[in-house]
Amino acid sequence: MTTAPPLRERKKQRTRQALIDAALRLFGDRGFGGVTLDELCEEVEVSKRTFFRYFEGKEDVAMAPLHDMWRAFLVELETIPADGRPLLELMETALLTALDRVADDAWAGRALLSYRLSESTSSMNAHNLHFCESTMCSLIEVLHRRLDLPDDARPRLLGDMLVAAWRHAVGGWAAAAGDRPAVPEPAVPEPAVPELAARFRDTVAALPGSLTLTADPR
Amino acid sequence: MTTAPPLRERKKQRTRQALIDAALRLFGDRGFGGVTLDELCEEVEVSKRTFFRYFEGKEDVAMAPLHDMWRAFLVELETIPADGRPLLELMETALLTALDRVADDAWAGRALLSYRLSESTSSMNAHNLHFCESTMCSLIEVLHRRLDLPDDARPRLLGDMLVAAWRHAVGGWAAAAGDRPAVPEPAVPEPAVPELAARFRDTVAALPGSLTLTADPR
DNA sequence: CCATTTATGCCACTGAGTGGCATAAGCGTG
DNA sequence: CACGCTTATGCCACTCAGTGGCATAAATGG
Repeated sequence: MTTAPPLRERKKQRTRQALIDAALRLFGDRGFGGVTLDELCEEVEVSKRTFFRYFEGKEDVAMAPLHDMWRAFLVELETIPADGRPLLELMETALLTALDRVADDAWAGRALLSYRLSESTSSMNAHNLHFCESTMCSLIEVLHRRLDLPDDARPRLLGDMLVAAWRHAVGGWAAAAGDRPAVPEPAVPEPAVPELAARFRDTVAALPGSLTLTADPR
Repeated sequence: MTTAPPLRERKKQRTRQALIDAALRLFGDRGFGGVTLDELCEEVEVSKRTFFRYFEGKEDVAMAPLHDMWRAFLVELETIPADGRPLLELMETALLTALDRVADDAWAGRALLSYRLSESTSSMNAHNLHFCESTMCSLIEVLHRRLDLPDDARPRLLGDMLVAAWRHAVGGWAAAAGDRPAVPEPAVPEPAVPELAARFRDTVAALPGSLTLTADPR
């Protein structure tokens, strides 16, 4: 057990989290464009100026769950044992570990809301993609620092594939979660994290097959 | 030879192109954030209201060259012969053909400026990625219409790989073009389109190898 | 030449995002 | 506990992207 963090720090994290929760709730109810920052700040009783000290823009606040996951992924990458096994497997493991660390039930709910918003709001989707790419750059940097990588396009392409697989997995996961309200059991209200992990694993496994895919005309 | 398009249509295309050229020039000189829309519109002698009838936002106007290329790609996809050859090869060919159709020397210059801007301006990069993704959705739609595709993740993943390869090729092309000013010959002022095509071909060829990539610790 | 359609201009407005500066809330010291 | 010191916050005014409404001008078709 670590010693309690400074009082001030806790307050910061509390307002930060309050802003995230309020944003996901309000955006979910009235849509991203249907809520002004002034309203959001009013809700949390914080000035707009303060909002921008916590987040870079209106989009950022609603993407926090995904951001946290990727941040954990980069941390994981620093310490994961890097013997000579395939890079794809290495990255896959790191992401699954990060997911396991950061994702509890509350996270799953937030992540679902976040993804839904990024689907329905093009500016959020754009920011989301941009964030994935910048994370990917950090990923390449970490790999180059820890490993003896070839200096060509392949590591970067591999990173793009990982992101593609992740995004596709989240998409399928969120879509499946949407078909839930018909289920009578109240015990399974939200999609579980393991389900997302399984989807991601499957999607990564499908990567090689997609390269050689053929199809006949109708 | 097609009959001359209506007079009015020509005027529209002229103002549109004028806006694009002025935007690339001004943004290139003073940076994306250093130019207001009012200034840009003043330059072309057009009202801001009119600007927004041609483009969806400030970012759009500077991404026109890349947009044109992808639009041509989608057109090409509709008519390209689709026998049972690998989808990746199909898409690669369609993109190379589209590039060949749309890209002359003037295009190369504009595309270079456009890419530089998207590198230095995060909001442009975000919009660029978003546009690539939405193009990808259209791509999948076209393929499903013309071909008997499996209904799983693979076509989509393949599309993401194509985009990744394209983006990486453009990045390398633009970087190589930046190292030109030292060359004495004035006959090669701008990077040629064939060079970009070759880079794209190479990057696509590197896709399978990236999946099986391994690396040892330093 | 006239009527219809379509592009443009003008004006006022909302809302995101920023800079500057004053104030208050933690925090370490005596 | 009282004192400065640091750091977070609030408030205000401002710029600029983007939108809606309505009047005007220009092309088109007869």
